[in-house]
Amino acid sequence: MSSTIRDVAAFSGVSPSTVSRVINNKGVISQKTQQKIYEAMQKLDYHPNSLAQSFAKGKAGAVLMVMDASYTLEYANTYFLQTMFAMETVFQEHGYSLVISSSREEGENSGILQIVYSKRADGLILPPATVNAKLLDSLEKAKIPFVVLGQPELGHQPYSWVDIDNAMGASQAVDHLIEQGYSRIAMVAGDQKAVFMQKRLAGYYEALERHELEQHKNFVIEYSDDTDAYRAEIAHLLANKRAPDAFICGDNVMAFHTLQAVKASGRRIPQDIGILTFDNYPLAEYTEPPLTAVEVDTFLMGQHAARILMDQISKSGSGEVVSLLPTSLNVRESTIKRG
Amino acid sequence: MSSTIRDVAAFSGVSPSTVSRVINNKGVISQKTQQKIYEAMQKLDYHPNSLAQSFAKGKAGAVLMVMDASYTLEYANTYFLQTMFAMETVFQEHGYSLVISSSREEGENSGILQIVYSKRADGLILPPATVNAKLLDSLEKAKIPFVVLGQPELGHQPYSWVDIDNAMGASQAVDHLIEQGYSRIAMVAGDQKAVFMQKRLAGYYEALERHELEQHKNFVIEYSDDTDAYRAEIAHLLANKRAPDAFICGDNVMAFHTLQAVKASGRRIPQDIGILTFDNYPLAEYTEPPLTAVEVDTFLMGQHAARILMDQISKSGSGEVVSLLPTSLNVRESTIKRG
DNA sequence: AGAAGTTATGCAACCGTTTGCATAATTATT
DNA sequence: AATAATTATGCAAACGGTTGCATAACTTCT
Repeated sequence: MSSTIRDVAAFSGVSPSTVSRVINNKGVISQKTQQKIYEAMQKLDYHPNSLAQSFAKGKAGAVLMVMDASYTLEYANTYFLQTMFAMETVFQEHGYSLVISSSREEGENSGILQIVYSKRADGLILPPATVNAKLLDSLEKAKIPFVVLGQPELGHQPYSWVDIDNAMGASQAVDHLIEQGYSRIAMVAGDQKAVFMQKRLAGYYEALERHELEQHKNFVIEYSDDTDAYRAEIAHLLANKRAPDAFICGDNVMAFHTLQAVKASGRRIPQDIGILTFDNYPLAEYTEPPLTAVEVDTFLMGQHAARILMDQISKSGSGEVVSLLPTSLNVRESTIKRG
Repeated sequence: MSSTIRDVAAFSGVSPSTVSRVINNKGVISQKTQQKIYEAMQKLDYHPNSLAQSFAKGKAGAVLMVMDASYTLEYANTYFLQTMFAMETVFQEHGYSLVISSSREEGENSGILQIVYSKRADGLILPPATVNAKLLDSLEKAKIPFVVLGQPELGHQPYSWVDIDNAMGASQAVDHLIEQGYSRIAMVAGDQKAVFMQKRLAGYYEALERHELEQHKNFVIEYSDDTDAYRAEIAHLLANKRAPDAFICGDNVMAFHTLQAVKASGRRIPQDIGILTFDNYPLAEYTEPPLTAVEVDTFLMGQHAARILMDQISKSGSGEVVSLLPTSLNVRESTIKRG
């Protein structure tokens, strides 16, 4: 068996409490005793049993991160993994470990609740999709702090969340396109049920206004999964005499298909048409030409969320913190009209 | 405070031990008592404190999965995340939770050892890069079972590992190309320091022999990160009168650049030249034309590894299990020479 | 009805740490 | 040198379960 705190105590001729205090840096212990105890720990190859510590302290020493399997396992996961990595780094610095669980059953967060009830986590990182009244209620009762990774719907109950500033991203995108000399900017908007897509569109509108550009209603394009139909739509739009000369696309896949459609119609990118995408997965870098992208700093996002959570755990509670992180533009060939 | 096992015992008029036995399905308990106890648990909203359980049983109830940050955070991570998801599913079924830690410091696995020593995990899932003599030694002493995700070097100490059968993948690839009418098959081999790359090359050779095709030494191409140099090399190769008519590429990035190089040289894909890649990240699907790919069933891999580990944990020890999982071919446009 | 066998429950020690309170040891004060 | 103030340590009871062993409560059998 491995040695316990009592073994160390006996070996160094002190009481277990003293050893405990040394381990936890609590109270005042004389230099001599400390010395003795450290030596004993060395000799006996002692390592605190973290399970026992957690149990005694009533703190799990762990944070649960929930992954929304249906969403996260899509190709979009570069995002999740980097965020996770960033969070793990922060947690580790604070002595917490990171537990992963995936929410499978739609709406029913039984797995999460199980962990909350059984006190296996001191805090939670949640994807927006898992948040519902029942869960919020349980968390409230159990006094478990949590941070949501992604901007929630308007009018949600108050809680902490972190997201990138999608509106700012779109705004930056428009600025850049205009600076490059594009002036008839269209937006492939994606599913407007998702908050982040709404924000992207809103940022686009805001920027147009700021630049005093007219808003053509047919410049906001609804993406369709039916590739052929979508290509036809773009072709039709481009045939128009007042066609757009740039597209901001809501995500990489849309951008890819838009790119194909534009090329198919015979226009050159970036000379005739500029294309710019949100999200910066490898896909964006490897198209022809490579796509300019509104970049999401997933590392920063994870770090931020983790820090907020650590804060709430240590201060046990505290108010709701909301963070919109800045985006940046990764400029590539697809929008370089002028040098 | 939440209720404890003693509260439930008092409420239902039995002893804590009986309640415990009901919770754990241990021993024989009369229908009546069971009934009473279940009701009491309901009424008191009792949930076992999993920390206390773990502590009392001396079992963490958790598995640690280590992510090799330097490697995993590359674009290659679709792999990691799906594997992780698959494993989490298995662990959850067995009542274990999944803890993630990333190995940062090269060679020094202090984080892992910390968790092992402090008894926070009953088993480990490790990337090959973290495995070294010191770690093996510690795990041996602590009697912690582990499974390595990826084939180790030849002559490694015996332990359990899981990987896909990379040689088989290459073999399938050659078969497919030949079936499609390609006959001068080249291989872009990638860094031969990695075992999986060695295997891919070995499978290629094996298949050539099986088909009694000649092995041209200049058909095995060393990939270079210098894009321009690489394109020139491919162009030069293709200019040769005895040029290859198909390329099997060791990974998606190599495949992408090979594709570009071939196109730049004026050859049509798949009519003139076939291109096939290992690994099936989104990148492979979105090239022009889409790439045929040797697919890695990451879900199966995770599931498999997790099951092996669960097995070793429950049987506490057992021998080394080695698994080579079958690959499959995802046929796309880039190799469809005949209908 | 009493013995023997079976089934169901309780007792109490234990898992390894932490921590409030009491007290011993040391140092400062006069 | 005695007393007060301060600093360093020990005691013992938690924390919430689990489990080997003993025993009580039923059944079954003769």
